[in-house]
Amino acid sequence: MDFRLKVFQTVAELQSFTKAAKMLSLSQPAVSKHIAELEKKYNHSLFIRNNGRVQLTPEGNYLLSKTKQILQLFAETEEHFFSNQHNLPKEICLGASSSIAQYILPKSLPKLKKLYPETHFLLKSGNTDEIENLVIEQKIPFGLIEGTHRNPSLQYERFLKDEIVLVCNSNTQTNDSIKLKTLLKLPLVLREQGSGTRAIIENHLRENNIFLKDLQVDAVLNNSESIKTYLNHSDSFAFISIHAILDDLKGGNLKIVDIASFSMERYFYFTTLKGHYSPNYTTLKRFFSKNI
Amino acid sequence: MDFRLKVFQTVAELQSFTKAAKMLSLSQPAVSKHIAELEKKYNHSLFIRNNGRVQLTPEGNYLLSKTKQILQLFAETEEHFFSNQHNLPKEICLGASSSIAQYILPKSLPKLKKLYPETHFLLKSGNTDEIENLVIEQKIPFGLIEGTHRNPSLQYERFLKDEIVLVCNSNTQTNDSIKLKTLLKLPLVLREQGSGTRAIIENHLRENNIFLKDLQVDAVLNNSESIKTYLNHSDSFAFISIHAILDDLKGGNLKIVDIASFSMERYFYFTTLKGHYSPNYTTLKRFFSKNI
DNA sequence: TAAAAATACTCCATAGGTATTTTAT
DNA sequence: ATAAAATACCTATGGAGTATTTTTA
Repeated sequence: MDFRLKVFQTVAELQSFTKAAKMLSLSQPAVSKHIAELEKKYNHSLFIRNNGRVQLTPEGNYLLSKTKQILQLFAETEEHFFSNQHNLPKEICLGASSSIAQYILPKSLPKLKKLYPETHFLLKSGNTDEIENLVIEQKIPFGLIEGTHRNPSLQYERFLKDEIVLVCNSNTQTNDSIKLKTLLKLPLVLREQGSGTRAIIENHLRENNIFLKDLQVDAVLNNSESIKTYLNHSDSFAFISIHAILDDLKGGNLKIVDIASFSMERYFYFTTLKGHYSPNYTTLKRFFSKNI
Repeated sequence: MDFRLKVFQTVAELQSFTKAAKMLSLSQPAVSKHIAELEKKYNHSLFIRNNGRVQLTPEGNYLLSKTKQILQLFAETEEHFFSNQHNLPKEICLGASSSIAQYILPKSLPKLKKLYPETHFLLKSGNTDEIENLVIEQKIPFGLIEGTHRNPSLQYERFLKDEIVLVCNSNTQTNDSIKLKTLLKLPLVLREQGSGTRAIIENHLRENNIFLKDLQVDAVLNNSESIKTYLNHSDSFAFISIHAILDDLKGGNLKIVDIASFSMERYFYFTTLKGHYSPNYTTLKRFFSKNI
């Protein structure tokens, strides 16, 4: 039941059964069934499924609020049993690449601080390369990065699935779904070179014989927040992590534009020096795996 | 998961796997497995199982507090979806036999009032016979009674399992488990004639060729609270609903004395006039089935 | 030695999968 | 026409049972 609610929450946030399925590493029918079971159990429709997007009904909204409270209690419970409460040092330095530092960590850091009130958390952010270097230089005990296994002196462990989606502001004139070739004609905003997000985009496009130099790049900005602001004031498009725009989807500022037969999935990883498994690492890895 | 927590809560309250199994209409191994799964999941012992009783560990206590919060949220959610919020009249008169009126209803009436703030709830209590008569005379829409199907003009529906147990104050000198014959030598306190509880006791003892007139009856009191008070100030014993002593078990005032090869189970019932299924009845029946 | 809890097994419901159809844009 | 959601159907795990053993008072 708690997992079923997790599925429900994910669908509600992503406004899509398929995206939720990917995020949770389930099949789409499995997600459909979870929602159907909830609707049967509570005898109410939770989503309206007609206008292209999947949207919460008022009853769905009510269930979402309860769901958040329930899952919060489950998370606290888990945390209680697995945290040794006192085994974190006075100061812990967390390193995270920029998307994670901006959109993933801020949501769970308050919980972490509540659990370890004695510990001071210092958050360093940078692009993936920079964070990996800090780990190698042992400036930070581990890093949270996007992108994938590249450095032979580091080990990597998945902790969260992500998807890079094409977005624009919700007033921008466009089809809900476009062909990949259409991309060449759209005004785009990109992240700077060295960014993990940019690398993923570059790779996926190259596999489809599209190269960054062929795109109409209006601007290159070095963080997602800048990109979002830019989008809100222009008719440009941008590739951006779905985690970065969850709130904007709900708020209705931005919208996702699907691209036919094209999707860019990736994982976020923990990375440490090879063979380094400190208790702090284990504790924090478990915390972040459960509380995001 | 929610049901597993329900099982855990029941075991914690009854301090017994076997009693919890009976209460939940499960087998004892099923209960064992639920607890074992929780202990595995959270990687801590939840109960100490050596001193005759089953007692919560500190970790178990923590889980119990979280469990109560979680189950409360689930109950609220259920209630939201099934109550039509406005379909109860200004005033509803509830009739319940005394054990139920004293120990079961007070725990959930506040919730009920919160859900239907516009409705005034009037609680009438009496012994089972009196409540049944009120239903027949249509003074109350339905009754909550102990005992079982007797009146041909009424229909009955189970809503809660109960067990009558032998108790004494925790300082009284006695074995944790006695033989049925020993009962004849113990000083006892009984409920008055006409009480549902007394009838059940009489029946079960008769099946074992023991009759009330053979017992050493110190006193006859007309409600459970009086009996508990009496027990606290004497070395007498009494048969009493397990629901009536949950708090005293936790508080350590009273203790249960098992009787070898002897147990008295019963159900609490909703009763209405035959064929009477009003929406109010349905709403309240569902509420009480879920919120106790 | 007896009752409670744990263990060993069997069975079935349900959560999960893949393949396919339906629906909606 | 295409992608998302629903449906159909199959499989496997886990929750429930009964029978039995182990433990402990």
